Amino acid sequence: MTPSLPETHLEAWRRLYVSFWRVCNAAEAGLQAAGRPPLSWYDALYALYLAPGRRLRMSELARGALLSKSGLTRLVDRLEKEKLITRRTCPADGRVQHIELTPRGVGTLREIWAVYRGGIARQFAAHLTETDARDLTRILAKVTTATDPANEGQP
Amino acid sequence: MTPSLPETHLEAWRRLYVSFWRVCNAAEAGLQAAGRPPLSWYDALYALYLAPGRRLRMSELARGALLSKSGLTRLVDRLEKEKLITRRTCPADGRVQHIELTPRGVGTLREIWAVYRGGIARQFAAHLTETDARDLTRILAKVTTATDPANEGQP
DNA sequence: CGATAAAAGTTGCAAATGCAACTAAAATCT
DNA sequence: AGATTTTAGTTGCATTTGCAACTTTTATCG
Repeated sequence: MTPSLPETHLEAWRRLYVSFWRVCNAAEAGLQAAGRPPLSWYDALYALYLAPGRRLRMSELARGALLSKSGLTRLVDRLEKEKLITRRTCPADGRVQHIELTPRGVGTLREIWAVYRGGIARQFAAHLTETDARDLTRILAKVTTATDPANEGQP
Repeated sequence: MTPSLPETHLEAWRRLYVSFWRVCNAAEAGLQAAGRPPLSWYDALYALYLAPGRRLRMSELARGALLSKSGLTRLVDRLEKEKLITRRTCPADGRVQHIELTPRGVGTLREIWAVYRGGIARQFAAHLTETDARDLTRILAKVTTATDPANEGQP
């Protein structure tokens, strides 16, 4: 079947699409200008930062990530080379890798955030009221919840 | 100065960020599974489709694009190789290239859209009411308008 | 228990992307 | 008109990314 897609919804998607790219491009440009790593590093480091023990397995990291499995392996390679994370084989299951954020990684996370934050503030937040922001969150939460891979199959 | 970024606004950005990736990943996967070209082709072809005479210069195409100058050159190379567009030097200004959508390009655009549309409908639109969609559009229009490169300098 | 299947990551290879340097054409400035 | 600057795109090179095939370790089945 062809799912229905009313014009109102399509227009909303277009706006979201463009908003996303404008903010991200500005943020990436800012990071580059400041000599900081790209957003992909932020996403991974931040996911680790939020995790209990600041540690996740590759597969858990991949959940929230925007990369393929192999892409994540390579990203973690780079983070490890910079000593922002450590990578240890799980003693209980030899297939699993434990990725843990280092103090240095936390520092880099903060450095990236200092720049990224500015991009979000200027390109995005500056144009929205408190009510706008709350409405956006409420509406988009429906999308993120419904499409959360954690809720497989039965919603 | 450090621009302010209230938690409400930050949360809205996070939701937008995740929503975007969920829908795009699903759409790209769908396109790949259907043996169709990626979204980047759609964006370029659609921009041409909307243009008067279905024709734009590289620089105009780059405006709405999510690519660097060089990235766009390469994308257009591929589209040209597939005969989805034609590329002609402007007779009036030898620096300028006119990129024009071919009928074949329109066909491919429709093929991509048939799949992309399904992704948007299922991953995004299905979870939103009419009111949600209208609110999203209204709110995000503030962002897209304010950050439109066409409105340089003075907003 | 031994064979088979499944899961977790990694690697080879090809495609895509960005930055910086470059070419070519037009506009500007004496 | 000739030299300089600006504009529009393209190309070289290095980085990033994804898919598919592979390795290793654990789980499952007869």
